[in-house]
Amino acid sequence: MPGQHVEERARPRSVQVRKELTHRIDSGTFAAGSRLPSEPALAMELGVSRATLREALRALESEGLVRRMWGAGTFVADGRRVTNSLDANFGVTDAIRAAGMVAGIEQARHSMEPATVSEAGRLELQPGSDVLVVERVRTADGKPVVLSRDILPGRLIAKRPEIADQMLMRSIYEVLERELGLVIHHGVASFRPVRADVTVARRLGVPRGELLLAIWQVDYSEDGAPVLSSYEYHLADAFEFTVLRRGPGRRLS
Amino acid sequence: MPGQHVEERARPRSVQVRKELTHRIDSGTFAAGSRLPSEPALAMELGVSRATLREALRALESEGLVRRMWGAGTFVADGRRVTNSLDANFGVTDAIRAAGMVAGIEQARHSMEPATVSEAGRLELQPGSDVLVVERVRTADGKPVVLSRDILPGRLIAKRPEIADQMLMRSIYEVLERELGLVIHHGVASFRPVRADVTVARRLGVPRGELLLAIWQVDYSEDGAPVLSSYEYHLADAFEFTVLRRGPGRRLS
DNA sequence: ACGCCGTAAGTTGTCCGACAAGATACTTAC
DNA sequence: GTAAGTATCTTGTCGGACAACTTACGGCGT
Repeated sequence: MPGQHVEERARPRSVQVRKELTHRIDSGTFAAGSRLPSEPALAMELGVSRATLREALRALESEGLVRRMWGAGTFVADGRRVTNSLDANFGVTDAIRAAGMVAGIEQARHSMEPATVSEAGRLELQPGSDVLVVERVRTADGKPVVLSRDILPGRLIAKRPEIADQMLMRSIYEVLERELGLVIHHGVASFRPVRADVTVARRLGVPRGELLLAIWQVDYSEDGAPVLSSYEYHLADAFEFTVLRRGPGRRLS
Repeated sequence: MPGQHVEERARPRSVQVRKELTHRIDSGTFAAGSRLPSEPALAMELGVSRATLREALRALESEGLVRRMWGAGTFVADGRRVTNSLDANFGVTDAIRAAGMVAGIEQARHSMEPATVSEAGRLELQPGSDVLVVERVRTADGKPVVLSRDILPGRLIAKRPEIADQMLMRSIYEVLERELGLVIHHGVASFRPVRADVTVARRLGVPRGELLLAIWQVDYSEDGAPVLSSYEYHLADAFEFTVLRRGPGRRLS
Protein backbone atom coordinates (compact mmCIF):
# COMPACT_ATOMS: atom_id res chain seq x y z
CA MET A 1 0.00 0.00 0.00
CA PRO A 2 2.16 2.87 -1.18
CA GLY A 3 -0.67 5.37 -1.06
CA GLN A 4 -0.11 7.50 1.99
CA HIS A 5 0.09 10.85 0.27
CA VAL A 6 0.86 14.11 1.97
CA GLU A 7 -2.23 14.67 4.02
CA GLU A 8 -1.22 17.19 6.66
CA ARG A 9 -1.49 14.61 9.38
CA ALA A 10 -1.85 15.98 12.84
CA ARG A 11 1.53 15.80 14.53
CA PRO A 12 1.77 15.18 18.24
CA ARG A 13 1.19 18.44 20.04
CA SER A 14 4.56 18.20 21.74
CA VAL A 15 6.21 18.51 18.34
CA GLN A 16 4.27 21.69 17.70
CA VAL A 17 5.40 23.03 21.05
CA ARG A 18 8.98 22.08 20.32
CA LYS A 19 8.89 23.99 17.04
CA GLU A 20 7.34 27.02 18.68
CA LEU A 21 9.99 27.11 21.38
CA THR A 22 12.78 26.59 18.85
CA HIS A 23 11.42 29.51 16.87
CA ARG A 24 11.31 31.75 19.93
CA ILE A 25 14.90 30.88 20.80
CA ASP A 26 16.13 31.39 17.25
CA SER A 27 14.26 34.66 16.89
CA GLY A 28 15.66 35.98 20.13
CA THR A 29 12.35 36.15 21.99
CA PHE A 30 14.09 33.93 24.50
CA ALA A 31 17.58 35.40 24.72
CA ALA A 32 20.65 33.17 24.99
CA GLY A 33 21.51 32.46 28.60
CA SER A 34 18.21 33.77 29.90
CA ARG A 35 15.82 31.78 32.01
CA LEU A 36 12.62 30.50 30.50
CA PRO A 37 9.30 31.02 32.25
CA SER A 38 8.51 28.28 34.73
CA GLU A 39 6.96 25.11 33.38
CA PRO A 40 3.46 25.78 34.72
CA ALA A 41 3.53 29.32 33.31
CA LEU A 42 4.87 28.27 29.91
CA ALA A 43 2.44 25.38 29.68
CA MET A 44 -0.50 27.68 30.35
CA GLU A 45 0.72 30.27 27.85
CA LEU A 46 1.16 27.64 25.13
CA GLY A 47 -2.15 26.03 25.94
CA VAL A 48 -0.79 22.58 26.69
CA SER A 49 -0.37 20.53 29.82
CA ARG A 50 2.83 20.55 31.76
CA ALA A 51 3.52 16.94 30.70
CA THR A 52 3.39 17.91 27.03
CA LEU A 53 5.61 20.90 27.61
CA ARG A 54 8.12 18.75 29.44
CA GLU A 55 8.12 16.34 26.51
CA ALA A 56 9.12 19.22 24.26
CA LEU A 57 11.69 20.55 26.72
CA ARG A 58 13.31 17.16 26.97
CA ALA A 59 13.73 17.14 23.21
CA LEU A 60 15.21 20.62 23.22
CA GLU A 61 17.59 19.65 25.98
CA SER A 62 18.88 16.68 24.01
CA GLU A 63 19.42 19.02 21.09
CA GLY A 64 21.52 21.22 23.31
CA LEU A 65 19.21 24.22 22.95
CA VAL A 66 18.25 24.50 26.61
CA ARG A 67 19.68 23.40 29.92
CA ARG A 68 17.44 22.32 32.79
CA MET A 69 18.56 22.69 36.38
CA TRP A 70 16.66 21.00 39.15
CA GLY A 71 15.11 23.53 41.42
CA ALA A 72 16.57 26.48 39.56
CA GLY A 73 14.85 26.69 36.21
CA THR A 74 15.31 26.04 32.51
CA PHE A 75 17.83 28.20 30.68
CA VAL A 76 18.52 28.89 27.03
CA ALA A 77 21.94 27.49 26.14
CA ASP A 78 24.68 30.05 25.71
CA GLY A 79 25.01 31.26 22.15
CA ARG A 80 27.89 29.34 20.63
CA ARG A 81 25.56 27.77 18.10
CA VAL A 82 27.26 25.54 15.63
CA THR A 83 26.79 26.90 12.15
CA ASN A 84 27.94 24.31 9.65
CA SER A 85 27.29 21.26 11.74
CA LEU A 86 27.53 17.88 10.07
CA ASP A 87 24.95 16.41 12.41
CA ALA A 88 22.43 19.22 12.03
CA ASN A 89 22.60 20.31 8.38
CA PHE A 90 21.40 17.67 6.03
CA GLY A 91 22.78 17.60 2.56
CA VAL A 92 25.29 19.61 0.61
CA THR A 93 22.83 22.36 -0.23
CA ASP A 94 22.25 23.24 3.41
CA ALA A 95 25.96 23.09 4.14
CA ILE A 96 26.80 25.52 1.35
CA ARG A 97 24.03 27.91 2.32
CA ALA A 98 25.04 27.74 5.98
CA ALA A 99 28.48 28.90 4.90
CA GLY A 100 26.84 31.95 3.38
CA MET A 101 27.42 30.99 -0.24
CA VAL A 102 25.14 30.38 -3.19
CA ALA A 103 24.53 26.70 -3.91
CA GLY A 104 24.47 25.57 -7.53
CA ILE A 105 24.48 22.37 -9.57
CA GLU A 106 26.49 21.44 -12.67
CA GLN A 107 27.12 18.38 -14.80
CA ALA A 108 23.98 16.77 -13.48
CA ARG A 109 22.86 13.44 -14.91
CA HIS A 110 20.84 10.47 -13.78
CA SER A 111 20.36 6.90 -14.91
CA MET A 112 18.57 3.74 -13.88
CA GLU A 113 20.98 0.90 -13.23
CA PRO A 114 20.98 -2.53 -11.60
CA ALA A 115 22.21 -2.34 -8.03
CA THR A 116 25.62 -3.73 -7.23
CA VAL A 117 25.87 -6.17 -4.35
CA SER A 118 27.19 -3.58 -1.89
CA GLU A 119 24.66 -0.95 -2.87
CA ALA A 120 21.82 -3.47 -2.63
CA GLY A 121 23.03 -4.36 0.83
CA ARG A 122 23.05 -0.78 1.99
CA LEU A 123 19.55 -0.14 0.69
CA GLU A 124 18.25 -3.59 1.69
CA LEU A 125 17.31 -4.48 -1.88
CA GLN A 126 17.74 -7.58 -4.02
CA PRO A 127 21.05 -7.37 -5.90
CA GLY A 128 20.31 -6.36 -9.46
CA SER A 129 17.19 -4.39 -8.57
CA ASP A 130 16.84 -1.13 -10.40
CA VAL A 131 18.27 1.85 -8.59
CA LEU A 132 18.23 5.50 -9.61
CA VAL A 133 21.72 6.99 -9.71
CA VAL A 134 22.06 10.77 -9.64
CA GLU A 135 25.45 12.32 -10.22
CA ARG A 136 26.00 16.02 -9.71
CA VAL A 137 28.76 18.56 -9.19
CA ARG A 138 27.77 21.04 -6.52
CA THR A 139 29.03 24.59 -6.70
CA ALA A 140 29.43 27.29 -4.08
CA ASP A 141 29.37 30.78 -5.53
CA GLY A 142 29.87 29.13 -8.90
CA LYS A 143 32.99 27.21 -8.01
CA PRO A 144 32.86 23.38 -7.94
CA VAL A 145 33.26 22.11 -4.40
CA VAL A 146 31.56 18.72 -4.18
CA LEU A 147 31.04 15.74 -6.44
CA SER A 148 28.06 13.71 -5.29
CA ARG A 149 26.61 10.38 -6.35
CA ASP A 150 23.21 9.55 -4.88
CA ILE A 151 21.57 6.15 -5.15
CA LEU A 152 17.97 5.36 -4.30
CA PRO A 153 15.62 2.43 -4.89
CA GLY A 154 14.04 2.62 -8.32
CA ARG A 155 10.61 1.66 -7.03
CA LEU A 156 10.37 4.99 -5.26
CA ILE A 157 9.94 6.85 -8.54
CA ALA A 158 8.60 3.98 -10.62
CA LYS A 159 5.24 5.68 -11.02
CA ARG A 160 6.56 9.18 -11.49
CA PRO A 161 9.78 9.01 -13.54
CA GLU A 162 9.75 12.76 -14.08
CA ILE A 163 10.79 13.20 -10.46
CA ALA A 164 14.31 12.13 -11.39
CA ASP A 165 14.64 15.26 -13.52
CA GLN A 166 13.75 17.46 -10.59
CA MET A 167 16.58 15.90 -8.60
CA LEU A 168 19.04 17.31 -11.10
CA MET A 169 18.20 20.86 -10.15
CA ARG A 170 17.19 20.76 -6.51
CA SER A 171 18.10 19.14 -3.21
CA ILE A 172 17.16 15.48 -3.24
CA TYR A 173 15.88 15.78 0.30
CA GLU A 174 13.59 18.57 -0.83
CA VAL A 175 12.24 16.54 -3.74
CA LEU A 176 11.73 13.44 -1.60
CA GLU A 177 9.73 15.41 0.90
CA ARG A 178 7.66 17.58 -1.42
CA GLU A 179 6.93 15.14 -4.21
CA LEU A 180 6.84 11.83 -2.37
CA GLY A 181 6.06 12.87 1.19
CA LEU A 182 9.20 11.04 2.27
CA VAL A 183 10.83 12.59 5.30
CA ILE A 184 14.35 11.52 6.22
CA HIS A 185 14.43 10.67 9.90
CA HIS A 186 18.13 10.08 10.37
CA GLY A 187 21.26 9.08 8.54
CA VAL A 188 24.60 7.50 9.31
CA ALA A 189 27.56 9.22 7.68
CA SER A 190 31.16 8.07 7.52
CA PHE A 191 34.10 10.06 6.23
CA ARG A 192 37.81 9.92 5.65
CA PRO A 193 40.42 11.96 3.84
CA VAL A 194 41.34 10.81 0.34
CA ARG A 195 43.30 12.05 -2.66
CA ALA A 196 41.49 12.90 -5.86
CA ASP A 197 41.82 10.24 -8.53
CA VAL A 198 41.76 11.08 -12.21
CA THR A 199 38.00 10.88 -12.61
CA VAL A 200 37.08 12.95 -9.60
CA ALA A 201 39.82 15.49 -10.26
CA ARG A 202 38.54 16.12 -13.77
CA ARG A 203 34.94 16.54 -12.67
CA LEU A 204 35.90 18.99 -9.94
CA GLY A 205 38.49 20.79 -12.02
CA VAL A 206 41.39 20.25 -9.62
CA PRO A 207 44.82 18.61 -10.00
CA ARG A 208 45.08 14.89 -9.46
CA GLY A 209 46.05 14.05 -5.89
CA GLU A 210 44.25 17.07 -4.45
CA LEU A 211 43.13 16.72 -0.84
CA LEU A 212 39.47 15.68 -0.52
CA LEU A 213 37.10 14.59 2.21
CA ALA A 214 35.06 11.57 1.20
CA ILE A 215 31.68 11.19 2.92
CA TRP A 216 29.39 8.23 2.40
CA GLN A 217 26.06 7.98 4.03
CA VAL A 218 22.79 6.06 4.24
CA ASP A 219 19.58 7.90 5.10
CA TYR A 220 16.57 6.26 6.68
CA SER A 221 12.90 7.20 6.66
CA GLU A 222 10.73 7.45 9.74
CA ASP A 223 9.90 3.76 9.68
CA GLY A 224 13.57 2.79 9.59
CA ALA A 225 13.72 1.81 5.93
CA PRO A 226 16.85 2.87 4.00
CA VAL A 227 15.93 5.45 1.37
CA LEU A 228 19.10 7.01 0.06
CA SER A 229 22.73 6.02 -0.22
CA SER A 230 25.14 8.75 -1.21
CA TYR A 231 28.81 9.33 -1.86
CA GLU A 232 30.33 12.77 -1.77
CA TYR A 233 33.80 14.10 -2.48
CA HIS A 234 34.39 17.47 -0.84
CA LEU A 235 37.26 19.81 -1.58
CA ALA A 236 39.25 20.01 1.65
CA ASP A 237 39.30 23.79 1.60
CA ALA A 238 35.67 24.23 0.60
CA PHE A 239 34.17 24.30 4.05
CA GLU A 240 34.86 23.16 7.53
CA PHE A 241 32.72 20.53 9.19
CA THR A 242 31.82 20.55 12.85
CA VAL A 243 30.11 17.99 15.04
CA LEU A 244 28.40 18.54 18.35
CA ARG A 245 29.54 15.74 20.63
CA ARG A 246 27.18 14.94 23.46
CA GLY A 247 28.12 13.01 26.50
CA PRO A 248 29.94 11.11 27.76
CA GLY A 249 26.62 10.25 29.31
CA ARG A 250 26.39 6.62 28.36
CA ARG A 251 29.79 5.04 28.60
CA LEU A 252 30.20 1.94 26.50
CA SER A 253 31.53 -0.97 28.53
CA MET B 1 34.16 27.79 46.21
CA PRO B 2 35.90 24.89 44.50
CA GLY B 3 34.93 22.39 47.16
CA GLN B 4 32.12 20.27 45.72
CA HIS B 5 33.84 16.89 45.83
CA VAL B 6 32.41 13.73 44.43
CA GLU B 7 29.62 13.00 46.85
CA GLU B 8 27.41 10.46 45.11
CA ARG B 9 24.57 12.88 44.73
CA ALA B 10 21.20 11.34 44.13
CA ARG B 11 20.56 11.46 40.40
CA PRO B 12 17.05 11.95 39.06
CA ARG B 13 15.31 8.63 38.93
CA SER B 14 14.69 8.98 35.21
CA VAL B 15 18.44 8.89 34.68
CA GLN B 16 18.65 5.64 36.59
CA VAL B 17 15.87 4.22 34.45
CA ARG B 18 17.58 5.39 31.30
CA LYS B 19 20.78 3.62 32.29
CA GLU B 20 18.93 0.46 33.16
CA LEU B 21 17.16 0.41 29.81
CA THR B 22 20.38 1.17 27.96
CA HIS B 23 22.02 -1.74 29.73
CA ARG B 24 19.20 -4.10 28.83
CA ILE B 25 19.41 -3.09 25.20
CA ASP B 26 23.18 -3.38 25.08
CA SER B 27 23.14 -6.74 26.84
CA GLY B 28 20.54 -8.13 24.48
CA THR B 29 17.81 -8.53 27.06
CA PHE B 30 15.82 -6.32 24.74
CA ALA B 31 16.76 -7.62 21.30
CA ALA B 32 17.30 -5.25 18.39
CA GLY B 33 14.09 -4.63 16.50
CA SER B 34 11.92 -6.17 19.18
CA ARG B 35 9.07 -4.37 20.87
CA LEU B 36 9.48 -3.20 24.42
CA PRO B 37 6.84 -3.98 27.02
CA SER B 38 4.09 -1.39 27.11
CA GLU B 39 4.71 1.76 29.10
CA PRO B 40 2.41 0.85 32.00
CA ALA B 41 3.97 -2.63 32.22
CA LEU B 42 7.54 -1.38 32.03
CA ALA B 43 6.87 1.38 34.52
CA MET B 44 5.48 -1.09 37.01
CA GLU B 45 8.35 -3.51 36.53
CA LEU B 46 10.92 -0.79 37.05
CA GLY B 47 9.06 0.62 40.00
CA VAL B 48 8.58 4.11 38.59
CA SER B 49 5.62 6.04 37.31
CA ARG B 50 4.75 6.14 33.66
CA ALA B 51 5.76 9.80 33.47
CA THR B 52 9.27 9.00 34.67
CA LEU B 53 9.57 6.11 32.28
CA ARG B 54 8.46 8.33 29.42
CA GLU B 55 11.12 10.84 30.40
CA ALA B 56 13.74 8.10 30.04
CA LEU B 57 12.25 6.80 26.80
CA ARG B 58 12.29 10.28 25.30
CA ALA B 59 16.00 10.47 26.06
CA LEU B 60 16.66 7.07 24.53
CA GLU B 61 14.68 8.05 21.44
CA SER B 62 16.78 11.17 20.92
CA GLU B 63 19.87 8.98 21.22
CA GLY B 64 18.47 6.79 18.47
CA LEU B 65 18.29 3.69 20.65
CA VAL B 66 14.54 3.22 20.47
CA ARG B 67 11.76 4.24 18.14
CA ARG B 68 8.32 5.12 19.44
CA MET B 69 5.27 4.65 17.27
CA TRP B 70 1.98 6.11 18.27
CA GLY B 71 -0.49 3.36 19.00
CA ALA B 72 1.87 0.59 18.01
CA GLY B 73 4.53 0.46 20.70
CA THR B 74 8.14 1.28 21.41
CA PHE B 75 10.76 -0.66 19.50
CA VAL B 76 14.47 -1.16 19.94
CA ALA B 77 16.24 0.45 17.01
CA ASP B 78 17.43 -1.99 14.36
CA GLY B 79 20.91 -3.29 15.04
CA ARG B 80 23.01 -1.09 12.83
CA ARG B 81 24.56 0.46 15.91
CA VAL B 82 27.24 2.92 15.09
CA THR B 83 30.49 1.59 16.41
CA ASN B 84 33.09 4.31 16.10
CA SER B 85 30.77 7.26 16.21
CA LEU B 86 32.38 10.67 16.45
CA ASP B 87 29.40 12.09 18.30
CA ALA B 88 29.11 9.27 20.83
CA ASN B 89 32.65 8.17 21.64
CA PHE B 90 34.56 10.82 23.47
CA GLY B 91 38.30 10.86 23.15
CA VAL B 92 40.85 8.87 21.23
CA THR B 93 41.00 6.09 23.79
CA ASP B 94 37.34 5.22 23.33
CA ALA B 95 37.67 5.41 19.57
CA ILE B 96 40.58 2.98 19.51
CA ARG B 97 38.89 0.57 21.86
CA ALA B 98 35.66 0.77 19.89
CA ALA B 99 37.64 -0.39 16.87
CA GLY B 100 38.66 -3.45 18.84
CA MET B 101 42.28 -2.48 19.29
CA VAL B 102 44.48 -1.91 22.32
CA ALA B 103 44.99 1.76 23.14
CA GLY B 104 48.46 2.89 24.21
CA ILE B 105 50.40 6.10 24.78
CA GLU B 106 53.93 7.02 23.70
CA GLN B 107 56.13 10.10 23.71
CA ALA B 108 53.98 11.69 26.40
CA ARG B 109 55.05 15.01 27.88
CA HIS B 110 53.41 17.97 29.56
CA SER B 111 54.34 21.55 30.34
CA MET B 112 52.85 24.70 31.81
CA GLU B 113 52.88 27.56 29.32
CA PRO B 114 51.30 30.97 28.89
CA ALA B 115 48.20 30.79 26.72
CA THR B 116 48.38 32.21 23.22
CA VAL B 117 45.68 34.64 22.19
CA SER B 118 43.67 32.08 20.23
CA GLU B 119 43.94 29.44 22.92
CA ALA B 120 42.92 31.93 25.59
CA GLY B 121 39.91 32.83 23.48
CA ARG B 122 38.80 29.23 23.11
CA LEU B 123 39.10 28.58 26.85
CA GLU B 124 37.77 32.00 27.84
CA LEU B 125 40.96 32.91 29.73
CA GLN B 126 43.11 36.02 29.93
CA PRO B 127 45.86 35.84 27.27
CA GLY B 128 49.07 34.82 28.98
CA SER B 129 47.34 32.82 31.71
CA ASP B 130 49.02 29.56 32.53
CA VAL B 131 47.68 26.57 30.64
CA LEU B 132 48.66 22.93 30.93
CA VAL B 133 49.73 21.46 27.61
CA VAL B 134 49.75 17.68 27.22
CA GLU B 135 51.26 16.15 24.09
CA ARG B 136 50.95 12.46 23.40
CA VAL B 137 51.21 9.94 20.60
CA ARG B 138 48.38 7.44 20.81
CA THR B 139 48.91 3.91 19.59
CA ALA B 140 46.50 1.21 18.47
CA ASP B 141 47.90 -2.30 18.91
CA GLY B 142 51.28 -0.64 19.38
CA LYS B 143 51.27 1.30 16.14
CA PRO B 144 51.16 5.13 16.28
CA VAL B 145 47.88 6.42 14.93
CA VAL B 146 47.15 9.80 16.52
CA LEU B 147 49.20 12.78 17.65
CA SER B 148 47.25 14.78 20.24
CA ARG B 149 47.86 18.11 21.93
CA ASP B 150 45.50 18.90 24.82
CA ILE B 151 45.30 22.30 26.48
CA LEU B 152 43.47 23.08 29.71
CA PRO B 153 43.39 26.00 32.16
CA GLY B 154 46.28 25.79 34.62
CA ARG B 155 44.07 26.71 37.57
CA LEU B 156 42.29 23.38 37.29
CA ILE B 157 45.33 21.52 38.60
CA ALA B 158 46.97 24.37 40.50
CA LYS B 159 46.42 22.65 43.82
CA ARG B 160 47.25 19.16 42.64
CA PRO B 161 50.10 19.35 40.12
CA GLU B 162 50.63 15.60 40.28
CA ILE B 163 47.45 15.16 38.27
CA ALA B 164 49.32 16.26 35.16
CA ASP B 165 51.46 13.14 35.39
CA GLN B 166 48.39 10.93 35.42
CA MET B 167 47.26 12.52 32.18
CA LEU B 168 50.34 11.11 30.50
CA MET B 169 49.21 7.57 30.99
CA ARG B 170 45.43 7.68 30.98
CA SER B 171 42.52 9.28 29.21
CA ILE B 172 42.28 12.93 30.14
CA TYR B 173 38.51 12.62 30.40
CA GLU B 174 38.98 9.82 32.89
CA VAL B 175 41.41 11.84 35.01
CA LEU B 176 39.20 14.93 34.94
CA GLU B 177 36.23 12.94 36.14
CA ARG B 178 37.89 10.76 38.75
CA GLU B 179 40.38 13.19 40.25
CA LEU B 180 38.58 16.49 39.86
CA GLY B 181 34.94 15.45 39.62
CA LEU B 182 34.75 17.30 36.31
CA VAL B 183 32.29 15.76 33.87
CA ILE B 184 32.38 16.87 30.26
CA HIS B 185 28.88 17.73 29.16
CA HIS B 186 29.44 18.35 25.48
CA GLY B 187 32.06 19.37 22.97
CA VAL B 188 32.25 20.97 19.56
CA ALA B 189 34.64 19.28 17.16
CA SER B 190 35.80 20.45 13.73
CA PHE B 191 37.83 18.47 11.27
CA ARG B 192 39.41 18.63 7.86
CA PRO B 193 41.88 16.62 5.83
CA VAL B 194 45.52 17.76 5.90
CA ARG B 195 48.93 16.53 4.84
CA ALA B 196 51.53 15.68 7.46
CA ASP B 197 54.17 18.35 7.90
CA VAL B 198 57.69 17.50 8.96
CA THR B 199 57.06 17.67 12.71
CA VAL B 200 53.90 15.61 12.74
CA ALA B 201 55.28 13.08 10.28
CA ARG B 202 58.31 12.42 12.47
CA ARG B 203 56.26 11.98 15.63
CA LEU B 204 53.90 9.54 13.95
CA GLY B 205 56.62 7.77 12.01
CA VAL B 206 55.12 8.32 8.56
CA PRO B 207 56.40 9.98 5.38
CA ARG B 208 55.96 13.73 5.01
CA GLY B 209 52.80 14.55 3.07
CA GLU B 210 50.94 11.50 4.39
CA LEU B 211 47.16 11.85 4.50
CA LEU B 212 45.82 12.89 7.91
CA LEU B 213 42.55 13.96 9.44
CA ALA B 214 42.95 16.97 11.72
CA ILE B 215 40.37 17.32 14.49
CA TRP B 216 40.22 20.28 16.84
CA GLN B 217 37.71 20.50 19.61
CA VAL B 218 36.61 22.41 22.70
CA ASP B 219 34.90 20.54 25.55
CA TYR B 220 32.54 22.15 28.04
CA SER B 221 31.54 21.18 31.55
CA GLU B 222 27.99 20.89 32.80
CA ASP B 223 27.80 24.58 33.66
CA GLY B 224 28.88 25.59 30.17
CA ALA B 225 32.46 26.58 31.00
CA PRO B 226 35.18 25.56 28.52
CA VAL B 227 37.46 22.98 30.11
CA LEU B 228 39.60 21.44 27.41
CA SER B 229 40.88 22.45 24.01
CA SER B 230 42.50 19.72 21.95
CA TYR B 231 44.12 19.16 18.58
CA GLU B 232 44.49 15.74 17.06
CA TYR B 233 46.12 14.43 13.91
CA HIS B 234 44.74 11.05 12.88
CA LEU B 235 46.25 8.76 10.30
CA ALA B 236 43.71 8.56 7.50
CA ASP B 237 43.80 4.78 7.44
CA ALA B 238 43.76 4.30 11.20
CA PHE B 239 40.04 4.22 11.66
CA GLU B 240 36.87 5.37 10.07
CA PHE B 241 34.70 8.01 11.69
CA THR B 242 30.94 7.99 11.57
CA VAL B 243 28.35 10.52 12.60
CA LEU B 244 24.69 9.96 13.33
CA ARG B 245 22.79 12.75 11.63
CA ARG B 246 19.40 13.50 13.08
CA GLY B 247 16.71 15.43 11.39
CA PRO B 248 16.02 17.29 9.32
CA GLY B 249 13.62 18.20 12.10
CA ARG B 250 14.49 21.81 12.64
CA ARG B 251 15.36 23.43 9.39
CA LEU B 252 17.54 26.51 9.68
CA SER B 253 16.14 29.45 7.76
C1' DA C 1 27.74 46.52 61.70
C1' DC C 2 29.08 42.14 59.97
C1' DG C 3 28.67 37.34 59.05
C1' DC C 4 26.36 32.98 59.60
C1' DC C 5 22.42 30.10 59.46
C1' DG C 6 17.66 28.83 59.15
C1' DT C 7 13.62 29.52 56.68
C1' DA C 8 10.36 30.54 52.89
C1' DA C 9 9.36 30.94 48.15
C1' DG C 10 10.00 29.30 43.64
C1' DT C 11 11.20 25.63 40.27
C1' DT C 12 11.90 21.14 38.49
C1' DG C 13 11.23 15.96 39.40
C1' DT C 14 7.92 12.44 40.27
C1' DC C 15 3.58 10.35 41.07
C1' DC C 16 -1.42 8.97 40.29
C1' DG C 17 -5.53 8.37 37.64
C1' DA C 18 -8.04 9.16 33.56
C1' DC C 19 -9.32 9.88 28.76
C1' DA C 20 -8.24 10.67 23.65
C1' DA C 21 -5.97 9.19 19.36
C1' DG C 22 -3.80 5.88 16.61
C1' DA C 23 -2.55 0.90 15.28
C1' DT C 24 -3.23 -3.84 15.17
C1' DA C 25 -5.69 -8.16 15.22
C1' DC C 26 -9.72 -10.42 15.47
C1' DT C 27 -14.53 -11.05 14.38
C1' DT C 28 -18.32 -10.73 11.51
C1' DA C 29 -21.05 -9.92 7.39
C1' DC C 30 -21.33 -10.41 2.53
C1' DG D 1 -12.67 -16.12 0.44
C1' DT D 2 -12.72 -11.33 0.96
C1' DA D 3 -13.59 -7.06 3.03
C1' DA D 4 -15.46 -4.06 6.33
C1' DG D 5 -16.30 -3.27 11.14
C1' DT D 6 -15.09 -3.82 15.85
C1' DA D 7 -12.49 -4.89 20.07
C1' DT D 8 -8.34 -4.23 22.27
C1' DC D 9 -3.90 -2.71 22.96
C1' DT D 10 -0.51 1.08 22.74
C1' DT D 11 1.17 5.70 22.98
C1' DG D 12 -0.19 10.82 23.52
C1' DT D 13 -2.24 14.21 26.48
C1' DC D 14 -4.39 16.10 30.46
C1' DG D 15 -5.08 17.75 35.47
C1' DG D 16 -3.79 17.96 40.08
C1' DA D 17 -0.79 16.93 43.81
C1' DC D 18 3.41 16.26 46.50
C1' DA D 19 8.59 15.68 47.04
C1' DA D 20 13.33 17.28 46.17
C1' DC D 21 16.23 20.88 45.16
C1' DT D 22 17.94 25.80 44.50
C1' DT D 23 17.92 30.41 45.50
C1' DA D 24 17.14 34.48 48.11
C1' DC D 25 15.53 36.74 51.99
C1' DG D 26 15.45 37.73 56.84
C1' DG D 27 16.61 36.76 61.66
C1' DC D 28 20.07 35.65 64.89
C1' DG D 29 24.38 35.75 67.26
C1' DT D 30 28.77 37.69 67.56
